[in-house]
Amino acid sequence: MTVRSPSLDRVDTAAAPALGIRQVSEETGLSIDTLRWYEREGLLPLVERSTDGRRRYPPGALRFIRLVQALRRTGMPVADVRQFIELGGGELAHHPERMALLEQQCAQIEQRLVELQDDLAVVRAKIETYRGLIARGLDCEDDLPDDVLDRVRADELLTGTLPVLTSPQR
Amino acid sequence: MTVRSPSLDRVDTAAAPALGIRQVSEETGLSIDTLRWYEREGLLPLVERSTDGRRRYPPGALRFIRLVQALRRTGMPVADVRQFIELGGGELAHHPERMALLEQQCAQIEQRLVELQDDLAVVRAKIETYRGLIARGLDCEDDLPDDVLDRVRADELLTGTLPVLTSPQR
DNA sequence: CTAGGAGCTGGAGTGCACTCCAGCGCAACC
DNA sequence: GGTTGCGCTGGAGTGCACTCCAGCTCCTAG
Repeated sequence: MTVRSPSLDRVDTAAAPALGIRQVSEETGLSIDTLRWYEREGLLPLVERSTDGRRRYPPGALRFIRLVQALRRTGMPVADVRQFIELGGGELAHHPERMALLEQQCAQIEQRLVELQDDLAVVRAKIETYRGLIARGLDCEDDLPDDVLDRVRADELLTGTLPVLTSPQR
Repeated sequence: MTVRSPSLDRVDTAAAPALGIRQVSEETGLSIDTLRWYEREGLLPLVERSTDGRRRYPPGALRFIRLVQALRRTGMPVADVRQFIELGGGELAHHPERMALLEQQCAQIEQRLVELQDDLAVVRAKIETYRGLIARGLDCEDDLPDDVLDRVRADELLTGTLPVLTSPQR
């Protein structure tokens, strides 16, 4: 749409679009209600108003929303996002503090990533178990003793052979 | 505590521990209340009772709880976990259906992993932005035009030099 | 035999993050 | 100049996943 000549070095801010709430909602996937609610909650400081009182979102606001979304999606509570934002409204003095908060969040995300991968492994293992049970026509393994269960998994995964298992009791 | 001789091949189920609710809570990190609530909600079908009515968790129940935890942590709602469990109570005929559900969940987890990594990148980028701003003593970039902002990031990351930027207006 | 502690039940309460709604204003179109 | 559409506000409502609680039972130790 708006093609900006690369020769422009001194940029006029007015050239930037400044979207309405509906567009922002579509762009970000946040509902209109959520956008309004975030603003009331102090999560979106850069939103402006047009003459008739409607919200306008300049590009900086949109960028900020993306950050807020990243923080929210990665598990930071709304209250903590607000706290991050309230740190001195963008003054240089608070940058290190803000950075520290973000780095803390990074650590949490990394932890979450590991956990997710572990959980994925658990679910995949269960799928393999079902595959093994189906292959040899067993019902459910949940009440089989550990060692038999282990063999169901190990055999299937390692050897590919299907030894006949006698289900112990029941 | 309970040492099991490795010579035992035919395992008697009685030899397995069967924990009390407190131990399970400590093992899994789920609160006692949550364990009881999950059971009421039908998420824990393998829990037994001792003569005096207290819950006993045989090893199979504990394994099952781990699966439920994996599903819950990866975003499956309680209602969906129940649905998964209610599929014919462990009969062979429903294994393919259960597998399909788990495979669907796997796909969701993978998607979530990608999203998390993206969000991590967003937060890391913001940290880099702060680093750049601090290095050249600027306040907040949120109302700078796009291209200046881009330069703040790109300069810092690619060249390591710090060109003097004139903050346009404000 | 009594006191303390753990566990049980059904039901009420909580916290979070939205989501919905009534009633209003502005602006454009017919 | 009405009506249609979009947006605004403050406040109430919702859904989910727990979490707490009162009042009970059972077992064990003293």
